[in-house]
Amino acid sequence: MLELAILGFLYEAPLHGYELRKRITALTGHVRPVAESTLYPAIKRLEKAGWLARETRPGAVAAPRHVLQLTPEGRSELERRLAEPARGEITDENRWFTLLAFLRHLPGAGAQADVLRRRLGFLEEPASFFYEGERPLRAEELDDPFRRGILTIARATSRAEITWLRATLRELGENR
Amino acid sequence: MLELAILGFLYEAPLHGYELRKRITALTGHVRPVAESTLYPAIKRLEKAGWLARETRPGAVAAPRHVLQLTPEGRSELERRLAEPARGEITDENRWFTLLAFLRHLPGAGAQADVLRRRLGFLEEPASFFYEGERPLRAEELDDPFRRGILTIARATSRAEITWLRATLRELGENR
DNA sequence: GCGCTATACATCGGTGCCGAGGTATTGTCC
DNA sequence: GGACAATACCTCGGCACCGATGTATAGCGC
Repeated sequence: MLELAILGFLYEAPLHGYELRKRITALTGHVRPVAESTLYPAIKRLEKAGWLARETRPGAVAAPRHVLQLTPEGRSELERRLAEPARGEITDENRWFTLLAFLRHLPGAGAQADVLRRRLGFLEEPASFFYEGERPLRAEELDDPFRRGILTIARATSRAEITWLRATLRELGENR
Repeated sequence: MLELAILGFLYEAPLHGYELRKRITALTGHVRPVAESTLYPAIKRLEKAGWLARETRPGAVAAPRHVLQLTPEGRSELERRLAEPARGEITDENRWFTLLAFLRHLPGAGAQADVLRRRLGFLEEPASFFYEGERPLRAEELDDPFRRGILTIARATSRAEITWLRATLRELGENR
C-alpha cells in the first residue's frame, strides 16, 4: 500500500521525501498514518530495486533535499501493480482506495475496466461477517445492535460502490 | 485487531485454536485473512501476558486440542481495550468493525455510547482524501473518475454510518 | 493402497512497520 | 536571546506478520 502510493505520486511528478510524506498523509493519513521511519526505508527499498533515482539538491529551507524520480522500470512496475493487483488490494478497502487513487495511470480503458470488474466480482460474492453454520446471516437476524450495525453499514457501502462501479464501467466502455 | 478478536471470541466461550481461527476467518477473512502462523504466536503472547489459559484435551478427531479460556485478567483486558480504543481502532474501518463486533461485551450502555461517540466525532471531522492546499476537495471538483469514486463511496459510507450511530445512540440513551 | 482434504498444532526465516531518538537549518514568537 | 515549530533526513531495536514447512490422525473416493 505504501509502496504503491510512493510509485503513484512519483509517477505524477518528481518529489522529495518530505513532500511525498505530506501527500501520503493527506491521502490515507486520517485513516492510517504513515510513520517517517516507515517511509524512508521504503524509499530505499524502491531505490535499491531500481524503480526510483534520487538527485541531491541544496535545500530550499533547511537540509539538502533528495529529489526522487521514477525510472522507466519504476513506471512499468507501477503499471504492473495497477494491472495485476494482489487479492488483498481488491478486498481490503484501504488498499483498494489507494489503488483507485492511481488507477488513472494504468494505460488503456480496457485494462482499467478489468480492475474495476475484479472489485465488482468481489463485492457481489455473497459474504457476511456472521454465519450460522455455512449460511451468512442478515442484519435483521442479529440481536446485537452493534453487529447489526456492521452489516447495515457494510451493505450501504457495498451498494453505493456497486452502483458507482457499474456506472463507471459503462462510461469506460463508451469512451473506448 | 487480531488480539482483540481472540479476546472477544474467548469472552463468549472457551475455544481451541483451530475453532478460533475459523471464527476469525468468518469475521474478517474475506477482507484480510489471518495466517495460522500469525494466530498461534498471538495466542502464546496473550497466554504469556496472563490473559488466557490453556487446557489440553484429547482431540475429538485428530491431534490433541488446547482449549483456551480467558482468565479474569483477560476479561478485564478486553473490557479495557473496548472502553479505551487506540486512535487507529476508531479511524481504520477494519479495526473499527472488529471492535464493534465485540462492543456488546463492554458493560454499561453509557460506556458503549462513549465509544460510539468517539467514532461519530471522527466521521464528522471535515476530511477528504484530496486537497488543494489546505482545502478539502469535493467529488465534483475532481477530473479523475476513480478519485471521484473514492469520495463518492466514502461519503455514502460515512452518511450511512452517521445515521446508524445517531439512531443507536438514541436507543442506548432510552434503555439506560 | 494412494492421494486428498480436514483436523490440530507448531517453528523458522525474512521482512515490513513503528516509536524513540538523533542531526541540522531557518523562521517566529515572546 | 531562548524556546519552539517547521523543514529535511536518518538509524536502531523490537515486534507483528507471513509463507513455507513439518508432524500426526482420520476419513473419503477411486
